[in-house]
Amino acid sequence: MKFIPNITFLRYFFSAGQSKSISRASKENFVSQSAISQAISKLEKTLGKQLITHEKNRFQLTADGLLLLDKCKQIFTVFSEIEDAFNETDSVFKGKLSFACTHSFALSLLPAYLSKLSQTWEKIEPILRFGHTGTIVELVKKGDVDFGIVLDNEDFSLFHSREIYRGEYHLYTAKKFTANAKNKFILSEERKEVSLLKQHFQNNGVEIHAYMEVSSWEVIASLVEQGMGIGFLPDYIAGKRALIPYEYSIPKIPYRILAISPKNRKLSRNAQMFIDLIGQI
DNA sequence: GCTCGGCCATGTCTGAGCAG
DNA sequence: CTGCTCAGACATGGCCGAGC
Repeated sequence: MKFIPNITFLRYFFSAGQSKSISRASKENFVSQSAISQAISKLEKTLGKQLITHEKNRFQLTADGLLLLDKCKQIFTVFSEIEDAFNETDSVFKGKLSFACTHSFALSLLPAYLSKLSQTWEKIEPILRFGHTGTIVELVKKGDVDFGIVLDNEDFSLFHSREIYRGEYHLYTAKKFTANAKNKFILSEERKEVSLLKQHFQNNGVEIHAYMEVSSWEVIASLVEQGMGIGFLPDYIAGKRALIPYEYSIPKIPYRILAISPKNRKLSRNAQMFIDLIGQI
């Protein structure tokens, strides 16, 4: 074989390419920026290809750099599979576990799951990414995370999915309901569950309008706690907050929280373990 | 309100030198 | 010899005050 790669250099390049910064790569790998820069230069020399544009104060991959980044992703996936295989024979779980979820999930349900994880397998190193559903889907597609945690309000048939939690949407008010909150509905953007709610009111001859449209359930819950209105939320958000169900009964509007991963990629052993663990709680 | 220039923080590259 | 740190140079962008 003509090209014998230095695996440390590839690791540095991969790290810089993923984080789009030599500085961040240096912090991730506990070496200086210079070491990362030199490693990339040596890779370029070995390959005879320019991998980054070498502009001052700007990290940018060339077409060859992007190609190598993709190949590195495959290489390091194989490495983690090898690590998985050895850990499996040792009957232990350790190393990285990366996943993406929404802020609302991270603030509501995730702490209990992570607590259980750290108690059970203390050598697991979770890497968390946050964002809206679209961001999570992109991270999962690109292989930047092992799996994503999403609400089932979109079509995820292109992914392998597993239900990890289920609940219902409800209307909530503050424990101390104020007259100020009456008929002031605080809703998220027009999605399936919001349409169903509006449809129900319409069927009963009541037309409701969002007093306020807020694209974050956490923010809706906080506003409702302040007595600013009636919020429509999944029950896991209301959980530990000073909220009570609104007196007006609505039909069941269920939801499911799913762990999604690409169909063409085997879920890492750590990810499989964590999803199983969530299912047990 | 807008522009300009100075200052500072941040990020990258290069070369010298050191340790294993 | 290889891979690292350190120091210095340089580019860029944000902030802020002065001047118009």
